[in-house]
Amino acid sequence: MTRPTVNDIAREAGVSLATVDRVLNARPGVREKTILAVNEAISRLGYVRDLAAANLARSRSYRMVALLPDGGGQFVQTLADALAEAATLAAATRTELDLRRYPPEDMHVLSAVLAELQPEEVAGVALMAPETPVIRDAVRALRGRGIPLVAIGSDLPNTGRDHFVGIDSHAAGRTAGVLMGRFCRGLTGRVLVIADSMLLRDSIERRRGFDEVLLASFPTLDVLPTLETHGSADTLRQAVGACLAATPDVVGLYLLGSGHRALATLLRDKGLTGRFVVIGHELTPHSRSALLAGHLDAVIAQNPGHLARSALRVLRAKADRIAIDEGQEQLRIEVVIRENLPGEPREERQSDAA
Amino acid sequence: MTRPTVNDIAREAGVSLATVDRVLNARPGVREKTILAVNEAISRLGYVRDLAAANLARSRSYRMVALLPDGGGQFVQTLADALAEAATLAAATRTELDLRRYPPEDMHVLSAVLAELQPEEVAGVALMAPETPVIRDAVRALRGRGIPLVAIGSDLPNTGRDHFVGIDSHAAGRTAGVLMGRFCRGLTGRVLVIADSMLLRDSIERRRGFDEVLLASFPTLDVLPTLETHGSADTLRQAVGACLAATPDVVGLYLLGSGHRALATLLRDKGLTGRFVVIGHELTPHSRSALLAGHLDAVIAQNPGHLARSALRVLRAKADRIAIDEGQEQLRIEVVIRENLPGEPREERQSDAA
DNA sequence: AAGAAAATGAGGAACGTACCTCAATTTTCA
DNA sequence: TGAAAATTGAGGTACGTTCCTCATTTTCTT
Repeated sequence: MTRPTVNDIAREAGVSLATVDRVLNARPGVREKTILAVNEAISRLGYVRDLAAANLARSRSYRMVALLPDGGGQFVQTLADALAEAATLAAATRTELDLRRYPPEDMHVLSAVLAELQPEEVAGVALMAPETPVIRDAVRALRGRGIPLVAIGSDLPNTGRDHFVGIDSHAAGRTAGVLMGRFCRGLTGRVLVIADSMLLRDSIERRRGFDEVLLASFPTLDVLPTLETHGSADTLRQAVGACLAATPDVVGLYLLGSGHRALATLLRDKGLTGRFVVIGHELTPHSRSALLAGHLDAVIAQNPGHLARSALRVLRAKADRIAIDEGQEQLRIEVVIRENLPGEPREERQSDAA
Repeated sequence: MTRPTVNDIAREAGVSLATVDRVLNARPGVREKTILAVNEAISRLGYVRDLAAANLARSRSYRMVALLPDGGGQFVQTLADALAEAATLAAATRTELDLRRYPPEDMHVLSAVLAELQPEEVAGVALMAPETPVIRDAVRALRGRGIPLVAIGSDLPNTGRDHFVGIDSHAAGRTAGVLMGRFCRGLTGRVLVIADSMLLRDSIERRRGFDEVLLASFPTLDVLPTLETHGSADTLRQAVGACLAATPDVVGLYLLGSGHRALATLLRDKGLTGRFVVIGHELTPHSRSALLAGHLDAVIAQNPGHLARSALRVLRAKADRIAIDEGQEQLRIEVVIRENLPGEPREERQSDAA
């Protein structure tokens, strides 16, 4: 009737508790034959290890470290908030998160931070960083010391990171491309692409996906070279203003990175709202209000809450050397327009139980 | 250094462990003053109750019941699968799920099932059902007995259900409307709407949202009366075929409910693929392949995996009389096109730890 | 067949919390 | 002031696991 325990397995398999434990925890000193017998008993009884009890007994606590760039646009801040919130919840399962920021201008600082982390103190690391050689080496060294690392938001494919939590930038760019193409149905003209910097791998991949789709499926649209803003609102205003003045047949704007607020202001001030199809990335307070105000038609986004929770879950699983639930960790490329904009969480009566 | 425990609270507050326990679990027989002292110690130490240990000690197990209609299209099946999978994972936290189907033609059967559930045996119920008077009464009675109930997929707003896990159908319909309108940019013509039955509240609300948007923002599009298929592929073929023959200027098709496979077949057989903008609801194997084959342009969906996990989490929280994490339980209205179609979960090396 | 090596059993302590009983202390109030 | 009532303390057992140690049994080697 009740759930089977390790003792039930022992009885069912005709072995002692100690042996069951050895099998369950892959400890050495058990014959192949006995392992088989125990595993059979396990599946016969439908035993599922009680993780709560297991973790309690291990009295493990998991100290995770998250490293995000300082500054770096509103999305990073949103993600930091999401991580902090996820950490609050994770506290109930003895997982704590040390959320740190690093100066984005000097990767050696980050590298030094990574080099200091020791496996006795840190159970896992979530890292959002560009893949430079310095970082690549630091990550490899970290993993060499046995500390699991997940890349978050932006992948680090050539570092042997244990997992990537985030969406495929190339597919995200393709999605943006299709929406741009379809929203511009029947139009002929140019599409202006605005990026922070084309040195970031995400920007490059998004742009590549976007171009692919427009080239293949929407021949009446012509994509202009990327305008780089380097994160400056002024640069964006000037460059985009100049480009629009010089190019009369612009029909669409594609914002690869941050700059939603600056672009929205520009459009509003020049009375251009609704004149172009505007598509951007990531849902932040700025892009949200741009959507609501009609300065922006669609946003391709990933859910920061999912990102944060997934990162923590994966790190725990890696620390426990447990398989992860692929389905649950698969992040979706979200398409957000004004109509399906997620609201602020609804209010709900709270129980006052402790 | 390490996490504070109940013993630390006792020491810090200068009381015994028993008293701390009484306060923590709201047991009677403690003076107001003492309660205050203990709570102060708790916040001073930043104590967080170890839920794992707590549940272990309580040796509570949660038996949840999920009730879905039998038959009822591919989405219901997908949801059932997702629930079963979520249940497997939830087993690790002593939550088991009894997944049942009921005959959709007679609500009295479902009502009788609900009437039999006793609070000693069932910790919570997840229900997907239309809101008929019979069901309304049964749900009220169930909650009267103290069993939490969440509506899943389709809301039961007038029953006092504890929570609704799913998306807002009206907003989903609006989203479909905007996509239809924008994908048909520059076109003038009619939009054909196909539903299983207009008696279901979801269909009604989707249709209402869809109409609202087209009427307000896309005046060149004209929405035709709903064709009802009653779940039959043949009816769909005939009715849609007839309507297309009789109406030359159809530019869009909107599939409110199930029938993706039948519609895709029809379009393929008649060589009409790509001729209309086609928008539907819910991501199932059929709608997925229709998207891939180009018979379908976009799907408005909710993630069945999230739905299932959220339902189980909320039920557990309700059973524990714990507040739920609104952010995490907020389901998104997803827009799926071919470009952002989630892949089958990637393969990943699995650890062989049990 | 003897000795070495490997496998298994028996038992116990611990993890942090819940929940119980009974005794000791403090407070209340007639 | 004294008895009753309320509050608090002390200590134990339990939950299902992990991870020890040490003794015993089985299997392998030569």
